[in-house]
Amino acid sequence: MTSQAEENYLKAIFKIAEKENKAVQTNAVAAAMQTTAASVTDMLKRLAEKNLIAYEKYRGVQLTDAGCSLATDLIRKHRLWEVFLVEKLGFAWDEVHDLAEQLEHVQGNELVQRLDTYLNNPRFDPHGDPIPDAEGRWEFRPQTLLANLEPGEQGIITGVQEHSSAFLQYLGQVGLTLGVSLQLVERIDYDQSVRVRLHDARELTLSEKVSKNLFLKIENT
Amino acid sequence: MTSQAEENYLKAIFKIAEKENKAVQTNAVAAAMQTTAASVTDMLKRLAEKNLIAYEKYRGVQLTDAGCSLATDLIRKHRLWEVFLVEKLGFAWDEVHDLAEQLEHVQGNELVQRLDTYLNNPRFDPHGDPIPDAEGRWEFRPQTLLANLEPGEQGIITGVQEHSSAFLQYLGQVGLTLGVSLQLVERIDYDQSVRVRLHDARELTLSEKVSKNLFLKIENT
DNA sequence: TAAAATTTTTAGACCAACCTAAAAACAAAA
DNA sequence: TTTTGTTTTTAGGTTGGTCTAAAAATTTTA
Repeated sequence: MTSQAEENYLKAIFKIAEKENKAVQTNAVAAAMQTTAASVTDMLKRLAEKNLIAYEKYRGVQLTDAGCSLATDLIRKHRLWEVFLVEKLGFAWDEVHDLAEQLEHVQGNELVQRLDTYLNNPRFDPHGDPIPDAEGRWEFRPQTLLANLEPGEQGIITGVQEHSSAFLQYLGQVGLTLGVSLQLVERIDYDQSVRVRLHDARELTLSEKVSKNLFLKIENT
Repeated sequence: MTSQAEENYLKAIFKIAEKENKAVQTNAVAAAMQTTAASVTDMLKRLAEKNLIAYEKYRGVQLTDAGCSLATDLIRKHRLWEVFLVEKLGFAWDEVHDLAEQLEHVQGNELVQRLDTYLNNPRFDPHGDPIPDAEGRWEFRPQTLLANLEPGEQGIITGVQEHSSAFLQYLGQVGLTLGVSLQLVERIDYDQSVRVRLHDARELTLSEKVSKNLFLKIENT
């Protein structure tokens, strides 16, 4: 059995490992968990004891197969609950993270399976992030940051890099949600901001920061 | 903030107080929580510290208004989740208790409110138990134990006294679920078992134990 | 390669939630 | 009213998860 605290650590380690391609450092985990390095070391010992991570003093940490599959399952649950909260209960995409963070710890395979079926086996969550299937397999999509589009290129929004409530709310306010199609009109040299044209011909100016946090699937025109 | 352990104690105290009409004893709580009297005393001190219970040494315990409303809210959440699990995810009524026990601890008023709306503000859970509204108000229904019916009297099943999985499964197997209408044919003097006739004219013999755990709303014929 | 800076671990403490064993309070019976 | 029995509390200990402060290992810089 794994506690909620243990589960949260596993998920944090998984997410860091996903980005940086090396053993995960104690401090990185501490930052992610908003706690101290000492607490992390403590927990790492417990997780190693349970064979959920491979841990060598001062050498960082890696998930074992068991730990990885546990983390994957947590992410699966988190994202399925997010779909539920948005699709069924009508929450906005910036309101569901904390609730899903709690719901993902509810134990019961049958529950996840039934929830998945109930939601029609969604493959992506409300932020465009992929939902692993029951066997832990991920579906990948080719997607590009808006920042990397060439003028004239067109795409539809498939996801966000940053998940902050502030960013998501901003996007919602200017009408940018998953599935919206847009074309890059031009990039301003001075500050790397971009002008984009929406489907309804409306034009928007987006900062470099925004353009570096918005994923699109490029469409051939 | 209240921990899950604290919440479980509050709920246990509430449920005992509901039955026995006096201050709740330490041992009763210990039995309900499947723990020792010493652990209960420990927890009672903490709950008293937080003004969730009125506690006097050796004199038993009572919920304060704050504690009572917290317990009521927990029961509300528990039962709403049970409705969700049965109505939306297709679980059987004997499978949902443990899952609801976990789900009830998820924090978030907005969530409960939306769940309630999504389920069409149900007033009873899958076992026929009432669901308090957002203000903690209970709806009561007149209902009688099958054991107290007179021969010839007829009623529809509105609830169960016992919630054990064994009992619920048995009822399901013989076709007795909420809303089923039945008539008491006769009561056997020897062992107080009862013969009942269902709507489809099928007859069933039920033990005294069953008849003392099944609630009906009496119908005028 | 030695000194400085950073990262990580240990040491020692705390709190919540549990436990067992023993003591204290209360209730019932002789 | 004293004894007996039950209930409850206290005392002291354990575990998980956290903390601060200090020590140790590693990495970077000079």
